Amino acid sequence: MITLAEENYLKAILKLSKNSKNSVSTNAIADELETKASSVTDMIKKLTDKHLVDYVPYRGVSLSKFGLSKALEIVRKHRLWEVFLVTKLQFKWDEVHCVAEQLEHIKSQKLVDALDVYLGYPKHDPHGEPIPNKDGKFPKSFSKRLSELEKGSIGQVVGVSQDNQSFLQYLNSLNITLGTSIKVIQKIDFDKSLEITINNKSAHISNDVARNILIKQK
Amino acid sequence: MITLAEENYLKAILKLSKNSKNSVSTNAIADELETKASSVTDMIKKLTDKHLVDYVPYRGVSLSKFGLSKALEIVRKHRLWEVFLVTKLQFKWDEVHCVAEQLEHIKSQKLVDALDVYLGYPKHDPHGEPIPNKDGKFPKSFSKRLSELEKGSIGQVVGVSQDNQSFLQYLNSLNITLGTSIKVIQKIDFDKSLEITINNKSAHISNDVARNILIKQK
DNA sequence: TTTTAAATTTAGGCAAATCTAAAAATTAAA
DNA sequence: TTTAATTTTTAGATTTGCCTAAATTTAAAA
Repeated sequence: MITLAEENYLKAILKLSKNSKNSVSTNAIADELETKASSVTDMIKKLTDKHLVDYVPYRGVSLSKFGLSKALEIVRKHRLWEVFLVTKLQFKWDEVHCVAEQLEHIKSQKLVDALDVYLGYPKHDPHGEPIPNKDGKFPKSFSKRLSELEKGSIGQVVGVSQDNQSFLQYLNSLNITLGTSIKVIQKIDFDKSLEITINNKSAHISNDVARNILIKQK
Repeated sequence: MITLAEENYLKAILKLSKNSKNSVSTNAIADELETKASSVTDMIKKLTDKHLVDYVPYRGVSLSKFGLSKALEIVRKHRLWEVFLVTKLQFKWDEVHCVAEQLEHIKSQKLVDALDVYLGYPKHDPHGEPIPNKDGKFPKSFSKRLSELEKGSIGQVVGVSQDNQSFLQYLNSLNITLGTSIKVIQKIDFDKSLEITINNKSAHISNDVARNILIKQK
């Protein structure tokens, strides 16, 4: 049995290994989970004993094949529940995270499967993040980041690659939501910020923001 | 914050105080939760510190007003989730308990409210048990127990007052489910067992079983 | 009413998950 | 390449929730 705390560590390691590709440092995990490095070392040992991670002291950890599949199961559950909350219970996309954070730990294969069927096998969560299937495979994605669009081109928002509260609230304030059409008017060279129009209203957003908006072009 | 373990104790105390009305003994709680009396004593002290129960050493505990309202919230969540699982995810009524047992601990008022709306404010769970409303009030019930029916009378099954796996499976094997019409043919005096007919097929059930089947008469 | 049995509580411990402070290992800088 | 700074690990505590075994209290029986 994998405990709740262990599941959260697996998720954190998965998230961090996407950015850095290779193995993940103790401090990075401590930051991610807002805990102390010593606590992380303790837990890594437990995860190692359970063959969920590969660990070389002082060198960092990475998910084992088994650990990866467990982590992907949690991500799958998290994102399916987010879809449920938004499409069935009318939650706003920036309200779902903390509830899904709890629901993702419910243990019942039958429940996940039934939820998937009920929701119509969704491929993406309300933030546009892909939902891994039963086997941990991700759907192919055709989106690019808003920051990668050429000057003058137009696309629809299909997601975000960051889902913290304040970011999503900022997007709401700009009237950017799923499906919103955005045109790139100008790309500012020195800070990589963007002049854009959203429903014919112009706005200026930082690269930091543009980088986290996923766009699909016609 | 009420912990998961504490919530389970509150539930157990609520359940037991329904049978015995008055305060609940340490041993009864230990049996219900399959733990040891000493563990129960420990936990009761914590619940007392949090003003969730009233406790007189050696004399038993009862829920405080606050504890009762918390316990009813959990029951409400449990039963709403059961309705969700059966009506939306096509679970069988004898498969829902252990998943609902997990879901009932999800903390989000918004979630419970939205679920209630989504399910159409159900008054009873799939076992016929009443669902308390937001304020902890139960809907009025017009059902009686099968064991209370007169010889010769007929009624429809509207619920059960016990929901353990083996009981529900036994009912399934008798073809007794919600809505099933049952006629009392004979009441055996010495053991209070019943001769009944279910869809014109006769069966013999113990008082123990009959007592837990809820019936509504035309 | 005294003795015995049953129920309950206390005492002392354990595992999980966390913490602080100190020690050890690694990396970066002089 | 030695020293300094940073990262990581170890050692020792703490809290929660549970345990066993022993002591205490209450209830039942003789």
